[in-house]
Parts: sequence; C-alpha cells; structure tokens
Amino acid sequence: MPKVSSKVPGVQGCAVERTLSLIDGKWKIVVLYKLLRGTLRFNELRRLIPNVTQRMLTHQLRELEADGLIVRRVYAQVPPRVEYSLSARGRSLEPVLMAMKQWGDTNLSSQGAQAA
Amino acid sequence: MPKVSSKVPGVQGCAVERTLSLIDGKWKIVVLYKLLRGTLRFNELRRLIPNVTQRMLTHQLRELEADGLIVRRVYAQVPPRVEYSLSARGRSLEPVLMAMKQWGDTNLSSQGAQAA
DNA sequence: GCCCATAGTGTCAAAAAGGATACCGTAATG
DNA sequence: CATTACGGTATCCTTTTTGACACTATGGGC
Repeated sequence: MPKVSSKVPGVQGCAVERTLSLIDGKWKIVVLYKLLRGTLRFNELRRLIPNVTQRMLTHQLRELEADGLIVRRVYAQVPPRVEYSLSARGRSLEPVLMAMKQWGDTNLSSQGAQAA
Repeated sequence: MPKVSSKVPGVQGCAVERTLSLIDGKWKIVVLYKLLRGTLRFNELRRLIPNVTQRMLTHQLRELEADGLIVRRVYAQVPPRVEYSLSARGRSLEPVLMAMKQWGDTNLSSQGAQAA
C-alpha cells in the first residue's frame, strides 16, 4: 500500500482508508502492538521484532511519530538512550489493533498469536 | 506493505500482522467496506471507487477471493455479469473495519467519513 | 456497419517500499 | 588498543505495487 502518512496532506479516502494509511508499512502494527504494553527503547524494539532492519525500524518509528501515534524521547546520555511510547492518539488505536488480533486469532488459526 | 496473501504459505507474523496482510493493498479495505452493504457488480465497484483502475480492482478482487474474503459469482450472460459479495469470513471482518472507521471518524476529523 | 457496455487480460513502465551493507561518535569494557 | 553497545544515517539495489494504455469477445441499439 502506498504510504500517505505525513506526506500527502489532503488524503481523499474514507475514514477507514485514512486510518489504514497510518498503520500500513510492514512493521508499524507490530511496533504499536509492542508499545501497547509499555515504553521501549530502540534496541529493545529491534530485539522484539527480529526481522526488522535498523533502517526500517527507524523509518517506521519516524512516521509513527510524525503521525502523532508515538512519542520519542531522547535522553542526553552518552550511550544514547531513546525511548518510544504510545501517545494518547496511538493508544486510542487499541480497539483497532485488538479487533485485528481477535480476528486473526479466530480466523487464522495458528500458534504465535499471543506472542506478538 | 508487502503482499502476503495467498503467496507465502507460512506467514510468520503475529495475528495482527497476518490479519493486516489480508487487507492491505490500496483498495481492499474500501472494497470490503462497500461490500458490507451488499452485493455489487464489477463496474458498480469501479464507479463507487473512482480512482481505482480496472487492472487494480481486478487484482484486488482476485486476492480477496483467493483469501476467501469475498465470493465471485459469474453469470453466463452475454453482456458479462459478475457479482461480488462478502463471504462469511469476509463479513466477520466487520468489527475490524468498523473499528477502523470509528477511529478514523473520531481521530481524523474530516467529512467524507460516512460516504465510504 | 459502427459504437456502446460488460468484465476483464496483457504489456510496459514508473514509483514506492523494503533490504543489505557500511559508516558515525562516544564511552565503557576487556 | 580493540571491541561492544547505543541509536541512528547514507547509499545502493531489488522487489512489489501501482498506473497507463491497448486489446479482447459478444450482443444490442442506431
């Protein structure tokens, strides 16, 4: 799906489309999902999402931040410390995430469902 | 987002990811959304979704069908008649669609929300 | 005979998304 | 002194996705 987030101001689609446009990208959902449980640092996210590359994770986090779904807090420490957490707006996506998880658990019978 | 539907059998992600992988693609959501209200013919869908090209619509419909979310019924008529409707599985996605719509309506204040 | 509608398909090309890899500065650790 | 961890950037390349456009068959209307 074509990325829209923070790029095209006048998105034309319906609410559903526009919602989806914020959470597309291969890893955004997972990131949001992980953050649902609490603040995480950059490398914690990397470790939680094994297949994501640094570049991709950075990218997706930047977009999520630009869309106001997550908050990025940088600590002026010497080994850099950057923490990511859901914004209020991001947290409000919980029903959507949960609806997807629910559906997946029910309709895509598989194992790793809870692991995410 | 990379398409997974019916291409890679062993999808690895969590339930949320796998769910999303079925409904990505620029137009799938809209298509499902439109079909929520009832059966539609190919060109009806085209007219309802102004910016979709024939090729894209065909493509997305085929994938949705392959994923068992919609049903394609062809009538052996002379001007071809093909009707698309949601399968039970497709209809079961309603909560997800509605959660997204709800969120969009609430968080992306704009007009065309109900039009979809 | 010509054009329209229906529901596509095929081909080509552009654009976007994603991946691989290398690199940065600093400080602690060995 | 070399290595590791941190949180990235920059560059290049491949794959995926999307779009433009032409083409198909058939039957009916004019």
